[in-house]
Amino acid sequence: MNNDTSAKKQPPGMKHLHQRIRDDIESRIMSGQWPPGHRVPFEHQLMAEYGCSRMTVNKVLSTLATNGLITRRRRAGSVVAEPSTQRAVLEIQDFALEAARAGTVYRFQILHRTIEPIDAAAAQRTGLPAGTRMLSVTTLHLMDGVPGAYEQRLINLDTVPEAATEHFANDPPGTWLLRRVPWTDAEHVLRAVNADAELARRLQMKTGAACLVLERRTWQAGAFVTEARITYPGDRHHLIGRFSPAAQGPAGGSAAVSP
Amino acid sequence: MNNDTSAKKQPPGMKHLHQRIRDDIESRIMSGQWPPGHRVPFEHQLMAEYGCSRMTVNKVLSTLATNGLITRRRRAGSVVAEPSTQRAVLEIQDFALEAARAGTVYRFQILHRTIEPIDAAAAQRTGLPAGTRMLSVTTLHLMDGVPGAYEQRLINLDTVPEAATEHFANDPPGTWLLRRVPWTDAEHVLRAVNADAELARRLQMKTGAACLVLERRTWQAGAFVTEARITYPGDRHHLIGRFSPAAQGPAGGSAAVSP
DNA sequence: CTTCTGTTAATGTCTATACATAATCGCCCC
DNA sequence: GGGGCGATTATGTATAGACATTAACAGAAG
Repeated sequence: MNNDTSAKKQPPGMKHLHQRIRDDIESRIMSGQWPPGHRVPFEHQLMAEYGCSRMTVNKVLSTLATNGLITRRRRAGSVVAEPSTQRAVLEIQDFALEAARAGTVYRFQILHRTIEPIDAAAAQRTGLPAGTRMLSVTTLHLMDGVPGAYEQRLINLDTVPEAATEHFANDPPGTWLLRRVPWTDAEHVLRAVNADAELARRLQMKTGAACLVLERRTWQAGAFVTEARITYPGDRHHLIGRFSPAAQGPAGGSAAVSP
Repeated sequence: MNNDTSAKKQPPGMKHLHQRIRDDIESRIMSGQWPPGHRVPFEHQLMAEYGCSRMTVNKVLSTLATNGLITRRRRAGSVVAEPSTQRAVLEIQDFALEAARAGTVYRFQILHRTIEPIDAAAAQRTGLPAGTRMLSVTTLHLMDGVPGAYEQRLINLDTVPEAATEHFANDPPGTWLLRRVPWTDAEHVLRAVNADAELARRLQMKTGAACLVLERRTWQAGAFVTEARITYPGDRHHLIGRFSPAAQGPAGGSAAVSP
């Protein structure tokens, strides 16, 4: 235990206590000094070492555990986790925000807008019953007048009935939905495809050119909300993600869609 | 308020108290009942409502804040966060693990292995000084004998000197590195490219076919470790990610590379 | 009306303690 | 030796209180 119980009141030039403990443990793990499988000191050892209460070290170790750096088991204690998988966090931003950050002028065109029953293939992908009425919108996104993405979107009118009368004059469908409809689950699929004639014409590229396709389907408490298939020209856009296993943020990293 | 202050000792048929509070708040946010910008009750209101201590509600709200569902500010209280960006968490798995899960036989071939000074383009990408000695390895990954990925990797021998004598007889370079060298930062770039003649031959596809390219660069406390460029046939592989904003896991979701 | 300042309310961190839970360890008995 | 069983131990959850920090707010001074 600490030599003075009043030591808690003075953070002389440093951050917070739990942060200092966190940094110490993290640096030992990430430097390789504590390899995977290595025993992390018990909570009572750490509270003796840092002269603090168990709640403080418990919070630190719990955070490290939810971040995947250590594995905790009752009675057995904590060990440094195996780095089983690598994670990339892609943050798909709003087109307008992305353009503003890049210093370009954003514009969009609604190419197509219909309300019709879901087709068989989409019903299969989304799990919706045949005959469900969907709003189908095709949007072209332009950065400084140059096509940057081609978006084909289906919106479930059972979940979002107010979309039936929306014509997306001010905001593109993705932004409009994001601001209006919460979602609880999302599924993303990333693929590479060769542009067909229609895509090539819309995105001003040669037929057969490689395109990056991002499909996103979102649900809200089990109810399907929307499916978006966004096609980026392979030569003009790519997705960038950064990740740090020790980051304390919501997803452990940040990322952005970049030209 | 609770009808009985001694209720804390009896979780009759439910989970834990903090989890119940969490679920309540999360469902109100994600159902849209509390839209972005809506005020979340103050901590003392919640402790009155649930008949618990402030530490308990504080932990709940802090967790929701780090997960990005709410924004907290001193004196002003907490509000439901704006859903500014959508996140996709891609979990890039070990090839062998992925194959085992898919029920296929995994095999790999080292096509090329040299040690040479870094070239100008790679020096620019990685920020390494010209002349740094790098191990360059090209690997073909096969699932049931079919090429599934083509990997070009550079390993910094200053950071990983033991790689100089490694010939990857048992494990492919990615797996070998992951088990041996910790990393603290990673950067990912996803692109779509048309296969050139060499790639098409290796991956048994037509020249010009679209390929998904994942580039990953990793650092360890500022020191560059490795760069991997993994090319997947666009028609055979895609990346799948799932994400739930309320998930409590390390990155708020899970994902996998799938055929 | 503006700016400065002191109050105050809400969150952030930490302590000391208590009991619950789970799993390992060692012991006993067969 | 092996199998069951209780004791031990580390973590998981929760409490009640304390002080620090910050920023919104109101009132005073110019």
